[in-house]
Amino acid sequence: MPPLTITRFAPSPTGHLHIGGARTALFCWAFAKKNHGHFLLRIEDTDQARSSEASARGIMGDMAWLGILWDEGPVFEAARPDGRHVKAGGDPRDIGTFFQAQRLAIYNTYIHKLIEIGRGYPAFETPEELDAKRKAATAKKETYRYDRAALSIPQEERFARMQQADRERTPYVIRFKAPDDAIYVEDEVLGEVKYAAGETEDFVIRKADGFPLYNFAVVIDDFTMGITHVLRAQEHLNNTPRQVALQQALGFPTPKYAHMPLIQNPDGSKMSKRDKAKTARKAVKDFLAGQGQGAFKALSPASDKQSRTAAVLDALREATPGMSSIDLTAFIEGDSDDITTAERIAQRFSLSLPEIEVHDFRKAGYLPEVICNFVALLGWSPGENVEKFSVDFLATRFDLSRIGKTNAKFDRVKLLSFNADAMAAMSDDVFEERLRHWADEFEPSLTSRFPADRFKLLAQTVKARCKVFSDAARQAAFALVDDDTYTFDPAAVQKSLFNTTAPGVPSGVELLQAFAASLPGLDAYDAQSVQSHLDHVALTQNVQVGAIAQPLRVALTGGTVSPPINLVIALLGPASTRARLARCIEACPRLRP
RNA sequence: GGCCCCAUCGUCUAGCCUGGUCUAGGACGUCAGGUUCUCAUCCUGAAAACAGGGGUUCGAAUCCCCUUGGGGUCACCA
Repeated sequence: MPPLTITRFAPSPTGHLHIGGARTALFCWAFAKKNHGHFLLRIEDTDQARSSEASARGIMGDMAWLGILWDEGPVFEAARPDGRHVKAGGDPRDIGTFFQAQRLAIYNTYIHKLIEIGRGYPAFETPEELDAKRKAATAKKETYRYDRAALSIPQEERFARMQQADRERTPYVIRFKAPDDAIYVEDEVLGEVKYAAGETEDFVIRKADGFPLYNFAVVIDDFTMGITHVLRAQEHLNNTPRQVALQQALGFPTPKYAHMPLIQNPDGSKMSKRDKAKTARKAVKDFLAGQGQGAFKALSPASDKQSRTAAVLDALREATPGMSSIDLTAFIEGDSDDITTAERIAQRFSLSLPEIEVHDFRKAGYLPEVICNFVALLGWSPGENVEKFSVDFLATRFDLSRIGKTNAKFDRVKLLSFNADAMAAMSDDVFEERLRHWADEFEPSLTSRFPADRFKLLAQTVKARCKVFSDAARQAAFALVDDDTYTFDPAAVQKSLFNTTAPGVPSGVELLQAFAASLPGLDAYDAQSVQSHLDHVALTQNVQVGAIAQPLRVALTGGTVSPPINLVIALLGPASTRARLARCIEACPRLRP
């Protein structure tokens, strides 16, 4: 029997799950499923300063949300958007722990082994010394590689110093003595990649704080966890020779490697959460330069730069509590890329920041199955002109041979189109349920304003126009304000209410009055009944329904854009519809420009 | 800069391995029409690519080389 296929996804818990990480996890999962193996989740938390348990939980939550569940790894339970309760993780093969920070004893065993066989050695340079050497090399336009200074110390003395350092608890690192020959990496996607002798330096495998470094910990864990296939992004390709060298020194088998193309921004740059800061900063700067839009304009219509700057700074200070003006200035000037600041600014000025992490897409109201589908297309294709598929399809069809080699740019417009299609294909009931689920988490105003039966109507009203769930709040904005607080758009009023009409054709205002007068005849406020009523009124007024819809739209929502007017009326219900009509008709003379 | 990877419409890609069936297919976007009470949909149609140069071959998007371009990576991060 062939060994069980084991793939792994090994994030470091230093933030949210990146969209690229989601693709890696998805492919690892799909490959394991396809081969009836196990997908394992390992938490690489050896960087004590940056790792956090909250991040680990967040990453697992995002994976569960996407439907990428691990067979082995930390135990995790969650509710999925479709209402299913799911469980992931476990330790069927008795691995012990999936958190690297808890595996130090294992790493140390192999560190000692490497030292014994002469492939590991202590080095005593300080980070500052190394940094200076590196800088000096760069200044001379030379490539810096560790000069093996510690190796030139006589062996006796070297170990004596190490023991002394252990006793006195002075810091030192352990380095791996790289092989003298070329290293060949056999990659399932890229083929054979050769790294010439001497290219690989004696890299550090254990830090002064006693924690292992990435390349070493990975090799030990991949071996002790029985990983058979390593699927990861191409940015790791240059780590592979180091890992292979380590495996060879330790006598470990080398797993199959498959390096996937990178996912990039539309401009070809790396997709990074710093892009959020860049976007927020650009919006602020544009405004200060006099090209601002939207929410900024409302803030300070003044044309001189000084008062604009003052207004923006005031608003920013207010939006970012606890932040000093200096920090704020640093952010705007680009000296700081603090994401929280960017998000606060975005919220205050209704900017939309680029989605980078899975959580961003979640919040924006994308469907997890669409994210999986779309992301799978970045670097993989089933061929035969198929591009819409489920994760179950992936689990039966995914294969390494169809992974591409070229980097892919992340096209949000296409993603949006995919999501809109998927939402349109949902039944009304499913859409309602999932919108409710999303709103509970990200837009509670929707569920609090529209309890139970009315929420159904809300979902019905916005469904056709929702590309993502967050569109729902925008689409239903007219119903989220009180009857006497929305404002009438003067241009719309002029155009729809006081349009000049041919003799004998009623004006917008007259149609409004006629409709208002007819309301007692409308007994049920559902889409169907309202539509029939509208048809009826149009008939008696001898106009097309369109002629009456637009004045109604202006009267009931204040503007010219809204869901179909019958749905607007149904959602508003009898009281609001009457109140709003009355308000508009009463205000009409004054509204006339 | 050293090392490594890559190269088909604006974008994601099919085709490449196993040269001819490719006047290069699909999708998103764009443009032009049409449907619709606004918007969004929806329908029909169109424009749009083998980076350049050398080979090999009867024949190259497909194989080889060079150039150019893009990307990754060079930590006591992962």
